[in-house]
Amino acid sequence: MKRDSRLSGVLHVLLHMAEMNGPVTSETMARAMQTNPVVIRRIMAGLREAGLVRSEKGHGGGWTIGRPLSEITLRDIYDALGRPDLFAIGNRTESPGCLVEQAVNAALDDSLAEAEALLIARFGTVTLAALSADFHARMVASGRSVDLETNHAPL
Amino acid sequence: MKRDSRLSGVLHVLLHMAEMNGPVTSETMARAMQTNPVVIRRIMAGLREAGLVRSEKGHGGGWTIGRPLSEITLRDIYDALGRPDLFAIGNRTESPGCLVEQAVNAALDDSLAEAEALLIARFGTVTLAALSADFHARMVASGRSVDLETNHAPL
DNA sequence: TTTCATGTAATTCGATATGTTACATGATGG
DNA sequence: CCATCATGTAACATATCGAATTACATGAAA
Repeated sequence: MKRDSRLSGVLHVLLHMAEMNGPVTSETMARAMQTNPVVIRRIMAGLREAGLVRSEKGHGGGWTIGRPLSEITLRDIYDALGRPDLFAIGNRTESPGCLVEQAVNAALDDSLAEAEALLIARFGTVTLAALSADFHARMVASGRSVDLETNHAPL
Repeated sequence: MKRDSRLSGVLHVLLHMAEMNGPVTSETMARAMQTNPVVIRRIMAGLREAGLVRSEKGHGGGWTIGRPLSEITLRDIYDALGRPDLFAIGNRTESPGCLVEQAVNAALDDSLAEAEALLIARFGTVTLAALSADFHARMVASGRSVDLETNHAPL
């Protein structure tokens, strides 16, 4: 199964946006993430609808963060992405007639639901501000400067 | 992302085996599961190596469970399957040079590791005997009889 | 020695996350 | 105005991976 990396990707984008002054274009972000601008717009679309970011067209346009980093949690972002499936394992048949399979599904669903609740609750406790702080701590530790060029392809 | 249903599948197979007297062939199980015998053998291979089941070739051959149901947990089976990935979400890049992405990965990995530990611990508490008991309870509740034909395609 | 069953490699199929192309919409600046 | 820049999106291409299938080898029992 191929893993969904949109959450990871969007976090990366948002933290970079937080380091910039003005709006950042999809084009710029795509180059930094080594992907396609359309991919960026696609993963940002949900966030825009959720009010987490804003986008402007035309000259000087691009994306900006819509709220303080301390008021955006991983859970907000996960929700904005449409709550993608968390698990790579699942039931063979979702509504089986077989009672054996029903028992199996019930046991598995129980365990997965518990793990999912834990994970989502944990997402709710992690803010972008915390991630940003961790990033800055890593930067100090590494002695690097705050610019995209250092870590990504030149813009 | 397509979900890995081997755990679900193998549990289904094992509980059906538990209802049978003698060995069950891959052919029979495949028909009951509406899949291919090779798929059955493939998912059973790891369990055989782990000693959870035995297989016999030739006339009267097939698969049998190697230990009391009360001594096999979901965790044993999960391990025997080779501990497949549990999560459908993951990092965009596994060893990023970008410090932002490192911070993102660290946060995500932390949360996922915690959820994984919970899930695996929980798997360790669920035995096949418990699943079998649940199945029998469901059967009593539904008034059905114990045979594959009732719930699956006729053998 | 025929038949039945597992063991396994190799290949195909199908689903889906991601990447790409193409074009429409709207904002800004001359 | 209108040329340019940027987002918005649909449509299509590609890559990956779980599952299914095919083919054939091995070994046990009648």
